[in-house]
Amino acid sequence: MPIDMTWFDEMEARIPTGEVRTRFAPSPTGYMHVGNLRTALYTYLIARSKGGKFILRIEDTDQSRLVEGAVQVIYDTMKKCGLEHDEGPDIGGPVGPYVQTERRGFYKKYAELLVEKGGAYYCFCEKAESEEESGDFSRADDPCRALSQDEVREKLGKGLPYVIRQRIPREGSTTFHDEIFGDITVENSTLDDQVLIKRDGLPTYNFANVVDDHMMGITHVVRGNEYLSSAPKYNLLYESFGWQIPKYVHCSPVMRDAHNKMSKRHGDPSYEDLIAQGYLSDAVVNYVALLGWSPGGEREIFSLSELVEAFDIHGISKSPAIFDIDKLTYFNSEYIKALPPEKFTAVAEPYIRKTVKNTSFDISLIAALLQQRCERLTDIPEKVDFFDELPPYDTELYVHKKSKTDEAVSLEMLKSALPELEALHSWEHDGIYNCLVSLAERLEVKNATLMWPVRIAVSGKAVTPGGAVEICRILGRDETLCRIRTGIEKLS
RNA sequence: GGCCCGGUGGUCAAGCGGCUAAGACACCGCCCUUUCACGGCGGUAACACGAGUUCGAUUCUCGUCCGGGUCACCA
Repeated sequence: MPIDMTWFDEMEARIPTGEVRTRFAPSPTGYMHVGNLRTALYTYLIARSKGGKFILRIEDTDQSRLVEGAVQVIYDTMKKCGLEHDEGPDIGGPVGPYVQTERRGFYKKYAELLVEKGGAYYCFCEKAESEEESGDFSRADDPCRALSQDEVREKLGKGLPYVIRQRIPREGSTTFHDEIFGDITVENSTLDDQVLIKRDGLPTYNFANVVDDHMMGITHVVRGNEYLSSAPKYNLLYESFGWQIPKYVHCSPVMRDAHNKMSKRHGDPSYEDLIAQGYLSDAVVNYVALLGWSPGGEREIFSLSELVEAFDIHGISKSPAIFDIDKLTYFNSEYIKALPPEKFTAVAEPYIRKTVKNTSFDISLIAALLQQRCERLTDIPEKVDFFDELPPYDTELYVHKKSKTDEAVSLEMLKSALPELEALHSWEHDGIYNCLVSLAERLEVKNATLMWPVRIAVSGKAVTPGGAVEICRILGRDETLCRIRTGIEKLS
C-alpha cells in the first residue's frame, strides 16, 4: 500500500529552518502552576537568548479536564509575565493550527507513514481491562508485531479495532543526549512498544508531541524531567521517521517540600494565587527563574530582559528545588522598594482604600510610609487601619522602656505637646518635627520620650508605618489635636 | 521490583583535582533610630556514607544508603 507523499511534503515544506524554535505547550486547566510558569519562562529564555521564536501550543486533548475560559487564563498570565509568544492560536503562524484538537487529523497519517517505514505496527490485541493486566502482559511477546502485511490488511478489512504501536528494537541500546543531564543510555529491552494511536483513533500524548514538535520545527524540547525516561522512545521515533532530533532540556520539578511537587491539590499557590496574595508579577518571575537555575554570579535581581541576557541552559540545576515563600517575599519587598513612588502609590491605593475610606488624607503620603516597609501588598490594609478612626487602645501602650516612658511621663509629654502643636501655624513635616524636637530639648528629655507618647496617642497602635511626625502630618491639625486630647483624658 | 536520575548549611545555590567551601533568604546579636521596618556591621550553620584513583578529593570511579521519576489505549 503505497502512501501518497504529497501532503507530507507540503507539511515538511512549511517548517521554518535555521532558527531556534521553542514551544510552551500547557493544557488549559484554568490556572498556572509555579512549575509550569518556570518551564514557560525557561522555554522563553532559550528562544529569546538565541534570537529564536517562542511558540504557544495548547494541548487540549484531555476533554475531561476542559475548563471554561482556561485558555484565556494562559494568554493573560503569559502576557502579565511578559512572556510574549511569536506564534500561537491567537496570532497564528506558519505551522498552525496551534491547538491540538484542531490537529487531530495529522497524527494518524504520520502513524501510518511510520508503519510503512517499519517503525510501528498495527496491534489487534484485546484492550487490557486494568492497569495491572496491561503491566503483566509482556509487549515483547505481542503476536501482532510479527503479522504479515496480508494478515494486517485482512484484519483491517474486517473492521477489527486496533491500536498502532511503536516497534522498539529487541536488541541493543539507545542513547540520547540531554542538555542538562548529559548522555543517557538505556537497554532497548527495557522499553515497551508504546501505543501511538489509540483505539479511538486519537494519538497518545507522547506521539502527538513528537509529531507536533517536528511539524512545528521545534529545536529545543523543554519539559519536566518526568519525561526523561520516555525520551529514548522519542528518540527512536525521530529516528524511524528520519527526522532531526531536537535538543532535550529536562527540568527538575519545583517542590513544596523534600518529597512532594508543588500542587494545587496540596493547596500550594499558583501564579494567580500569588498575585492575589500581594506579590508583584515581576518579583514572581525573577524568583521562579532562580529556582533551579543560577546565573553563576552573585547577582539575584534580574528583570525579564536581563534574564534573557544572562540566561544559559547550563546553569539549570539537575536536582529538584523547594519553593521558599520567604525568599519570594524578600524578592517582593525588594521589587516594591524599587518601584518609582508614583507607581507604588498606584498599585498600593486599592489596598490602602480597604481601610482608609476618608478621602481627605493624602494617599501618596500614606503610600510613601508604606513603600519601605511592606513585603506584600496585602500587608497594607492592616497597617493603615488607624487613619479613619482612632482605635480603642490600652494605656499600657504608653509604657516603653527604651523611650523611657510610662503612663505618668506620657501624660506630662502630651500635656506639654498639646499647646505647642496648637500654636503651630503651618502643618508641614519639618514644622511639626522642629516643634516637637525643640520641645523635647527644653524639657530635657530624649526625642523618643516625647515622640513615643505622641505616636501612641495619634495612632493607638504599638507599631505603625511612619513615626509620630509623619502620622500627625497626614492626620491634619484638627484630628491630631483631638487625638492627643483623648490621650490626655485616658491617662488622667 | 526493573530501568533511569539526583544528593554542598533549614531553603535557593557557587564550585567543575589544591579555596580559611562564595553569595542570597531565614535565624541570632550589635549599630542607626520619633515605633516597626529599611539600612550598616557581625554571627550560628553544609560537601550523605564507605572504598578506590591521585602527591592531593566536594570535584573522577565503584559500592551503600537516602530521595525522586518511570514502567497506561493519562497527559
